[in-house]
Amino acid sequence: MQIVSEHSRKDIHNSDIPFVCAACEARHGGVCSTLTPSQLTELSRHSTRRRIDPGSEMVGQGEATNNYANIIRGVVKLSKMLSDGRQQIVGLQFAPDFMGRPFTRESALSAEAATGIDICAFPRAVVERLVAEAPGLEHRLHEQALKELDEARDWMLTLGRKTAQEKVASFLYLIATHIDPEHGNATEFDLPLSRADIADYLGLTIETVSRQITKLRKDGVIRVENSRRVIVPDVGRLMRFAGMD
Amino acid sequence: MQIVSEHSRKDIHNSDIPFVCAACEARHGGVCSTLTPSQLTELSRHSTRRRIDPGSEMVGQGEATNNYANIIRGVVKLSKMLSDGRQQIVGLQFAPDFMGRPFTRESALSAEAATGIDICAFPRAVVERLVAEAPGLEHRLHEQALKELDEARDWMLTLGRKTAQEKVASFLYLIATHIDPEHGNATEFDLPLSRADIADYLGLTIETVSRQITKLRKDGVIRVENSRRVIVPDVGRLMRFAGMD
DNA sequence: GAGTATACTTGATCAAAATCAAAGGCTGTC
DNA sequence: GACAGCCTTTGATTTTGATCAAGTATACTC
Repeated sequence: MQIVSEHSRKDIHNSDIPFVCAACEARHGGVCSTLTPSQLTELSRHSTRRRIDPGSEMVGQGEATNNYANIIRGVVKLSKMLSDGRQQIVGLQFAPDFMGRPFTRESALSAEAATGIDICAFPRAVVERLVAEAPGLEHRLHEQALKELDEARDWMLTLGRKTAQEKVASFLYLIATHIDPEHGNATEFDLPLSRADIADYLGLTIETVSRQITKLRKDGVIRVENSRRVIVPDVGRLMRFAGMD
Repeated sequence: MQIVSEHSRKDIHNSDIPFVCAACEARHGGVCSTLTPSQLTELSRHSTRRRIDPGSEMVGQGEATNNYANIIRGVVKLSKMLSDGRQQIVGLQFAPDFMGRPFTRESALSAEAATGIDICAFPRAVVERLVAEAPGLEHRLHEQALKELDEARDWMLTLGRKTAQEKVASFLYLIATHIDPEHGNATEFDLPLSRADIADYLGLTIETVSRQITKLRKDGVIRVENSRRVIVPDVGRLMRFAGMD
């Protein structure tokens, strides 16, 4: 079914596209969209598909980064830690985001699979060579960096100035608007993060997160099927609870 | 003295450089450093030097952005506001940083002069034309975006997980390491922000900021000459109070 | 199906920072 | 030099969210 929809696209001849890329969800939204078929072939020759289990660490804070990757499926959390163990999640990446910090050898943060994920990983050297010869690729990476910067700054407002209630509502709103890129805002979804992760993303404790979810449920802003599954009857109302209007 | 030091540089012939650029502090660290003399001439023909008073707004949240700028002198604060007036400063920009969010018409944040500042402003259209013809310029802007992203994520850890004490110490450390790009870490400096601004940067109230500064003074971590001037006898000790080790 | 982790929720108490309130200090003007 | 206006500090009290402590639910193992 993916293949069929590919064939309807006019911009690129499918016969030139590497087989693994043809069915790839990330090829249009992701960084690969700017590459010519021959560049795509070059990249795919060195790329490796990988499935990663929830909770497993992909890169550690301070480790060397030898790979870039496109997220094909799932959610990745980026986090930072203080020496005493306090942790803050500084970003979530959803498919089909690009992962990796260009132009630096060492990661300033740790990346961990929040859910089960599929990635398409590329060696650093190949990406850097393609960047040098394809200016469109650097532009695409630049756009991704700016998007992440905007998101980080939005979240700073949440972290610094919102109440616990508004923080939790903001998180639920973020998930509702990002979890399912196909359809617009999902009104029903599975949370990709545990309560502990949500707490680390919001600068709260698990107890406070739990209490605020309960409160939102009692106020009728959300329904909770089980601890992971959430239903939002009125997204506008959730937004107002998130302090966004 | 600036002119003399220019003459010692070998990479570019000064005779080709526009007069206003030759004495410009921002030309080496700033975005202009990647331009050829002729591109620099082109840019400088459309650039305007401006002096802006402390506290005056340069771009408002949601306003159209028609200019980019290099900060020649001073500190600019970038902030976001909730509809009820709560405010969060999401970034500080020091000379010779580049200002402006490429590839978007409307600003998602407001920029205000924290101190008196001098800028060199360029119309959006000129920068975009140069970006298209000089790939080095986009690379430079990309690097600046990545730097700001790293800084934003560092600050998210501060906002989400540090105590008031650590937040204030982190702020003082940030200023000590950024205010004077010439020398390394300044051990004595004027705060570029009022207590109200510091509070908005740290997600605290002015009273809490004031109390924590008093406490750091009583603990001998800093000396305070007047409300703006701060002396740091031991930067390492300040770092430890900031939770960085 | 009992037993055991693990994740989540709920309750009671505590502490850090916010809020409310007042008093200094510094700058500028007349 | 007195007064006004703003910024900053300090004090008293309250509130929010953290911490401490059970208890419940869910999934996984044997």
